[in-house]
Amino acid sequence: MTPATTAAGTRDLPHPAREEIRLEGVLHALSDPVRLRIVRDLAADSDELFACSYFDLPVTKSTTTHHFRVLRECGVIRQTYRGTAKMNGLRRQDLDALFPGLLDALLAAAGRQAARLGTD
Amino acid sequence: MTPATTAAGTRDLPHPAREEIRLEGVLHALSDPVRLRIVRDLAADSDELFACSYFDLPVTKSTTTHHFRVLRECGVIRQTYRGTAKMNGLRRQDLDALFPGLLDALLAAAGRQAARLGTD
DNA sequence: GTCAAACTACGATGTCCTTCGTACAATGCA
DNA sequence: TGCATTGTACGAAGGACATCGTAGTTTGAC
Repeated sequence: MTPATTAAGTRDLPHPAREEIRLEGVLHALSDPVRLRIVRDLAADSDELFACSYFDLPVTKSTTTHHFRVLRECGVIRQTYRGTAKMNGLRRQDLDALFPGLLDALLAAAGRQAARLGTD
Repeated sequence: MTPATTAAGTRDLPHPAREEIRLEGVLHALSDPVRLRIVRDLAADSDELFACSYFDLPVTKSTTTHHFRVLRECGVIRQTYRGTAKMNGLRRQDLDALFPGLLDALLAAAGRQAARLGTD
C-alpha cells in the first residue's frame, strides 16, 4: 500500500549532487517572481526549515508544488519529509562552494529591488 | 527610402531606463547559455564595443539577432548603430548602480563553472 | 478505523521561448 | 550605380513553462 516509502515517515526525494548544479539552472529558477520570493523567505532564516504551507503565495497549491520542485531540481533548495509536511531549506553550503558570493549578491539585489519598488 | 532613420547613420533603438530594469528580467536573460556567453565576452573587455558579428555563436544569424534583442530589452546591454554594424556594450554602470556586486558575482560564477566544466 | 491536513500526480490550457529559413533594409565602398 | 556586408522582419514549428482543477496518497491524531 505504500510503494514509495522506505522507512517510517521517510520518502526520499531526488536532489542533484553539488557538482551537478548548473548556473543557468539556478538563474532560471530565480527568474520567476514566485520562486524568488520563496528563496528570499528561506534565506531570511537560513538555519530554519519551513513547510510549503508556511509560504503565502499568490498561486494555488498545485502550482506551489510545481515551484518547489523546480527549486529542488535546480539545486537551490533541499526538501525532506517530516510527517505530512515537506520541509524546505536553502542549499547555502553547496551554492556558496560552487559560486562564492553569488547567493548573497542575488539576495541583496532582490532586497534592494523590493525596497525600491515597495514590494516587501 | 529610409523611414526609420533620423540622422546620418543613426537609427535609435529602444532601451529600458535604468529604473525600469528588473532583476527577474536580468536573471532570465542570463539563464540562456548563448546569452550568458555573449555577456561574458562583453565583460572581458568592458570598455570596448563589439559588433554582433564579432561573436562566434552556435546559432544562425536570426537567432543571434533575437538574443541580442532580449539582452537589450532586459537592460543588460546597450546597442548602437555604427555604419552597417551594431555595436554592443554591457550596461555596467546601470547594473552596478541598481544591484551592486551582482554582475561581478554572476561573471565570477560563470567563469568558475566554465573552468570546472572545461567550457572555456 | 476514521478523518483531516499536507502534499502529489495527472491532464489540460494558454503563453512564452528558442530556433530556423527566407526575404528585406541600411550602410559603405568601388 | 552596383554590390557586398551587416543586421532585421516575419512567420512557422517545436518545445518548455506557469497555471489550474480534480482526484489521489501519505501521515498523524482521535
